[in-house]
Amino acid sequence: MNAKINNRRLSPEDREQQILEGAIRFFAEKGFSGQTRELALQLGITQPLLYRYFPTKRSLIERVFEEVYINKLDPAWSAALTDRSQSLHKRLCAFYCNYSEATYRNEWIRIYMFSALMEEPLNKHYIGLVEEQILMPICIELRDYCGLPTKDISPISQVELDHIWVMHGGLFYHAIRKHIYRSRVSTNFEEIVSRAVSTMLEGTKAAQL
Amino acid sequence: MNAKINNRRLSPEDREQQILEGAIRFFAEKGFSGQTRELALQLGITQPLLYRYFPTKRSLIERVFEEVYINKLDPAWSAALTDRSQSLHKRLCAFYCNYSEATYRNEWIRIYMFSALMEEPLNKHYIGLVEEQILMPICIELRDYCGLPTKDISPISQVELDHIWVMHGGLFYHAIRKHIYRSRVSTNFEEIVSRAVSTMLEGTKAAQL
DNA sequence: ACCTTAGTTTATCAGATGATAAATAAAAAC
DNA sequence: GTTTTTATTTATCATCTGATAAACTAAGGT
Repeated sequence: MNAKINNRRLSPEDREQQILEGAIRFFAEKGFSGQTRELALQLGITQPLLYRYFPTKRSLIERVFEEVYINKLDPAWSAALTDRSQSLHKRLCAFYCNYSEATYRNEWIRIYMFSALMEEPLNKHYIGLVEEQILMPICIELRDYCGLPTKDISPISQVELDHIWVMHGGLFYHAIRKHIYRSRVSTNFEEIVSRAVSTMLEGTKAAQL
Repeated sequence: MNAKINNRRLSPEDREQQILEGAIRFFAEKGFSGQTRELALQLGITQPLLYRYFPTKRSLIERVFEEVYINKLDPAWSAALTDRSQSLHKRLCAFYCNYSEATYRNEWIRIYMFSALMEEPLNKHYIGLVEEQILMPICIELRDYCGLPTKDISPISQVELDHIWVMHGGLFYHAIRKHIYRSRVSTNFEEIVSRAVSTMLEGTKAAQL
């Protein structure tokens, strides 16, 4: 990216990109009821120029969703979750460090929550992916870790899934506290992850769940 | 409450209460950018009538905050948390069942999240109460449970607090999934609480955190 | 240098939205 | 039964807001 873009008369590609990036920042802060005039002001352009690049406000919002959500779940991470040559603790820590770096970001978290409150279908779709590609694999590995029967013997139950959701949600909630509540939180997220993973693994085994 | 209120010409007290309750339902659903005309329509009254009872939209929103937030943390619950005549597991389960019944409700959760995204000061205040009246006591009890030094010897650290935040947030996240994401979740929340508490207690002890 | 192209701005519209004032009508007071 | 009071509605305002059209201007081609 250019350090200082001359904001006057950009190429269509650059302008569109600039608007999109500005819109992500803007809507993450104000929510999607934020006004196009204020967005334009923040971008240093006039409001009608937005409409040369995006036919409606809604279409801009949908590009924001695309930009923010697309390709945030790397299939390699789920693959690594099931690689039993590594300890499960190590795999889970590595996963949550990667995952959090991609998604526990100010703009991602806030836009995610705004869109969920608006009942954007995107949210349900994303939750489906998380359960399928992350939580289910973890449940299966946890069964193995605790010496419990495989999913072929008895399928993963809703309660097992929700049990893992507590850890997953607890870590996600750290990002909510940071970026939505804007609370002071531990800067050392890796330590929080390591503790949460250890606790979940040892606790689940010890409590014989 | 009357089962079916005659909506025509109510006493000022009844009308104000009706508007307030309707506003809670309405803003919980649409967020605070929801429009007064739509609220009035939903209440079966005309929009200017709102302004007889609340001078501005903002003042109505502030009444909604009051109504939703006030007196939701019963001091008796925190007191019960430190009653060592009961097992810590039992105390925590009892606490989270009480707490969730008061706060993990559709309107509470959604208004809470909308207000947090708007950076209402209320949110920061509430988080302070939670840390002080709920999480700190739990940290202290957990130290005792794990045979670790009391807070007089070494004060509760941010990492310890964040460790408990993972469980607390994980349970709260269950309500987010239910009321904000509107996902299908376990109906038996008590079981989820019991598992989360057991896992946290046994895991923290076993992992020697 | 001139002309053409196209990125940007100025001016403006139509409908939405918070809020107010006057008119109406139901209940209370007498 | 008439008058007074007041809860409610109708009508309306000013501003905001998404969107459009025309004017302007910087850059590239000739």
